[in-house]
Amino acid sequence: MIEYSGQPHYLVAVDCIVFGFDGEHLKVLLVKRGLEPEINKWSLIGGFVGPDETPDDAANRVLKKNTGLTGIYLEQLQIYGEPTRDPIERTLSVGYFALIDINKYQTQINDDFHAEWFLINERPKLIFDHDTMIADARKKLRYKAALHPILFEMLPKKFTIPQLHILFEEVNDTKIDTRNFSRKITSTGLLEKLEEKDRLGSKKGAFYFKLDKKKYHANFQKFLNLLPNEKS
Amino acid sequence: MIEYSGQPHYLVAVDCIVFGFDGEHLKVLLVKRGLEPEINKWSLIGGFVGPDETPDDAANRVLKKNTGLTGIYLEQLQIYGEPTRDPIERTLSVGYFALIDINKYQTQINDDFHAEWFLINERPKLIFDHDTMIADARKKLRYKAALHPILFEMLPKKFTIPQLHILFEEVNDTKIDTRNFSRKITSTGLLEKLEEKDRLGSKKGAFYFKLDKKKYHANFQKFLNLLPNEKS
DNA sequence: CCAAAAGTGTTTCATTTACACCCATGA
DNA sequence: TCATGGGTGTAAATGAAACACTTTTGG
Repeated sequence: MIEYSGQPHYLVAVDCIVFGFDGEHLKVLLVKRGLEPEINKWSLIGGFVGPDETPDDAANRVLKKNTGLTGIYLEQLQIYGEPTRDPIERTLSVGYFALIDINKYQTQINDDFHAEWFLINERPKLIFDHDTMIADARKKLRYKAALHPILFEMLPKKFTIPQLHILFEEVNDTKIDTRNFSRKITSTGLLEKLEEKDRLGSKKGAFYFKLDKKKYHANFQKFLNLLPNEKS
Repeated sequence: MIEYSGQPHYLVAVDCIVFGFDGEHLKVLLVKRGLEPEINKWSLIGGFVGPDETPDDAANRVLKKNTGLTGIYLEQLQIYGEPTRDPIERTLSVGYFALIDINKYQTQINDDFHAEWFLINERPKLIFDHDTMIADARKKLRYKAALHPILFEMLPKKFTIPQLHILFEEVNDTKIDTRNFSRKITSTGLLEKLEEKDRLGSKKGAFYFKLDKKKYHANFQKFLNLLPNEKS
């Protein structure tokens, strides 16, 4: 029988950076690690890739297990392969970032799986290279969000432009003119204005919008220009 | 001793899609596979990840071995992890795409390592999922080339705007107005005009330019708009 | 002198920015 | 009525696209 004799074998894992938005701040979902080493320390949601699944499958599986959610927006970040990144045994990890609506399944998340949301800038120190992963994920989130309408994935079905505006500012850590922002967003043609207004945020109230899913998916690869251009 | 008992271990490989440009067409570098299975079939340049190297290290190593070149532009594409993608044994492969100046080391490539350049659209059928990898790499190359000046990596130190123009058309499989193109490229401020002209391509001759490396690296993350916008 | 490619000029149109100002409403 | 955020109007600046036209030079 043919074999790749003598080649080394490694463990392969996935780790997911799960982003959420509470209406004010960007958050990340962390879990208390359940196995040695570093048991009970905070870490990203992850797990080993099983024999009959792809890394994508594994990421979806661990996400479902830890959040109860399926069909989450999930994107491969990169592979993390430093030989000594896991002190016990060489493990390569495929990093993913996921965007979810934090309101949607908050109960399940916290009660069933001992996961917890942290403000992105006030999180505990994480195991291994997970802090690097989060930094990389934030960078990629910014990059993609400037060109593609992915941030909608973090909002509820009904949302207002001011909510979206705060989210954009939060992700990009910058101030954006509200007036131009609302025009830019609506001019993408991806939003459907609803009758209803949100009256909690202000006296005047802000109209709710929902995503036009068809146009969203059809235009996903197009380059949008969702951020103000830097002046040099 | 602590261990991740019972978790499966896999082989981990890298595969590189190496792009080059011969002045007219986009090409890809392939090698005749030297081990079973599928020995002597054409495949991407690849190899297993060694115990003391990261996947990035491994990619650079196999590139050096097969091209003689170091310092090649290299970017991680994604992981390929279908359980049965390698019929002998489960192997996950990290895909990379590389951009090189085809003129630079053509001799070494062909004589020392039995690698060969193929027109991207007239290549032999490749082993495993390597055709999928090439398709993905082309897509990503287009995406990045529309926003960042990476195509310069495929040209010699001195190049003309018409050469660059052909390369852009080739990569994007589209016609681009030469007049607007040259203005767009020069307006990035990344090019330095040289005294010398290339007189081979035309009677009038086209000025050579070279990259301003400092500005190139400083502006690499900025979003440029290097392609004409589609009209809808 | 002519053909052919390089590259500049110019007009038109679209997008982006900056910011004045109006709107709606709860307290 | 007034403070507060939501949202529209608008003018100026910038950028992109279309395309006429000039330049250069080998044959």
